Amino acid sequence: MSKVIVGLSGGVDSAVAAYLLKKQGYEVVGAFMRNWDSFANNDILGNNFDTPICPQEMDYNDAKRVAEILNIPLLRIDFIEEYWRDVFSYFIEEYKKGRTPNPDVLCNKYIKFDAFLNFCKEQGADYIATGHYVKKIGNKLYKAFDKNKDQSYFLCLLNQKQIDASLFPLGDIDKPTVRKIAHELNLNVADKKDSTGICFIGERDFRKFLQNYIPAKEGDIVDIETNEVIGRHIGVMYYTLGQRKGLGIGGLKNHKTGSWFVVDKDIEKRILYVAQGDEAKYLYHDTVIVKEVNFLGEEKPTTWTEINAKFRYRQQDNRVKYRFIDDTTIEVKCIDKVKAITPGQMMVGYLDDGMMLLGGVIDKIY
RNA sequence: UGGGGUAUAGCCAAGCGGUAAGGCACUAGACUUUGACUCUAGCAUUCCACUGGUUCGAAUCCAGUUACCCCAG
Repeated sequence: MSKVIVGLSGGVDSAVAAYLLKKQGYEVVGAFMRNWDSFANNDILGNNFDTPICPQEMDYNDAKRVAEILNIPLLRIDFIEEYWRDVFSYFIEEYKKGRTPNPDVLCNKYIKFDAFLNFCKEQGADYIATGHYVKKIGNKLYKAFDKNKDQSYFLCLLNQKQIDASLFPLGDIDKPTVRKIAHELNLNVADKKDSTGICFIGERDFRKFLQNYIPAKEGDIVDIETNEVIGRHIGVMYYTLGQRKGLGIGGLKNHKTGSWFVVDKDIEKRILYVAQGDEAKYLYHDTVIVKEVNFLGEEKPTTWTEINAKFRYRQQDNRVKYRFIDDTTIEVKCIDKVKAITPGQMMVGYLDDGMMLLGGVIDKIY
C-alpha cells in the first residue's frame, strides 16, 4: 500500500482530498504546516489582533478535528525559516524593485513541494498530496475539471520531479461536490469559508502589511497624458499596475469624469504615473518578455508557437504566440492587447487541451 | 478697495422658488489561496459661505457681510 502525506490546511479542500485518497486505498497521513509567525516576522501593521485565538491555531484545531473524523494521524511541522528565506525575502526584494511578485507560486515551489516534500520522504511517504484544484494525467498537469477553481496557475513553477511525487485528488471534481462530500462526512469544515490572502499569512490590509518591511517614500502622482502632478502617494512600491483603489484622486477641474488607474511607475524618481479610465491605452500591452521559464513540455519549440496564456490567476485565457530567445526566456506576442500585464507576476501557458506547458516570471512589457 | 464673477458633501459638479442629480474619492460587503481588476451597498435626516429680508414655501429672489478669482489700477 502506497503511503501519501496530505497537507491538511484546516480547510475543506484538503480535508476532502485526504478522504478521497483514503477511499482509493492509500495509507493516508495528514500534516499541518505553519510557515509564518507574525511576531517573529514583525508582521504588525495591517494585522488584526482582535481575535482571541490566532487564525493559524484555529486552522490547526480544524485540521485536528478533520484527522479525527477521517481517522488518520496528523503531523505538524514548521517551515518558518525556510518560508522567510526562500519565499518572503524574494517577495520583499521584488516589491522594492517596484515589481509585483506572486509569493504563493514560490511557496509551492520551495515550501509545499520542496521542504515539505523532503520532510514527507523522510517520513517514508511515496507521495504527497494537496487540496489544489488541478488535474494530473500521466506526468503532466492540466487545468482542473472545475474551471472556476482551477489552481494550476499556482503550480506553474513545479519541476517534473515535484509533479511526479504529487497527487491531486480534486482534479476531477468541482467545489460544490467537494462541499457535498464534506457534508456527507459531517466534516466540521464543510461550510468553512475559502481562505484568501497570501498562503500561510492570510488576509491583510496589504499596504500596511508591506509597510512592515518596506519604508514609505512619498512622491508625486503624475497624469501620464499631460505630465501634470495631480496627487501624492506614500510609496510607489505599494501600488501595482492597473490599480485603482488608494490613489485618493477626486474630481479634477477641466478633466473628464472617471477613475484613475496606475499605468507605470518610476522607482528612481518616485513617480506614480496614472491615466484616467480603464480603457486607457496606457494600460494595454501585447508584447511581453518572460524569464526563468519552467518548461514542462517534451521539446522546446524553435519557432513562434501559439498557446493560451494567463498573466494572472483567474484571468481568461489569452491567445498568444511565443518563442524562446534563450534557454529560459521567451518573448510573447498577444493576439489581442491585454490589460495591466504586470512585471513580477507569472505568465502560465496552456495547450488547447488544458495541459500546463510552461510558467515564468513576467519581466518586461511593451 | 473702480468694474465684473464665483461661493453646493473630501474633490469635480447639476440645480434658476417647491422641499439637495451624477461622477470621483472614501468606507463596508461580495468575488478571490498573490497583488490587482470587477460587482453591490453606504456616503449633505433641509447651517446649499455667513447674516437678515421677501414668500405658504428659497440652495434658488433681495440686501448686507466675508473669501477667492478676473479685468482695469
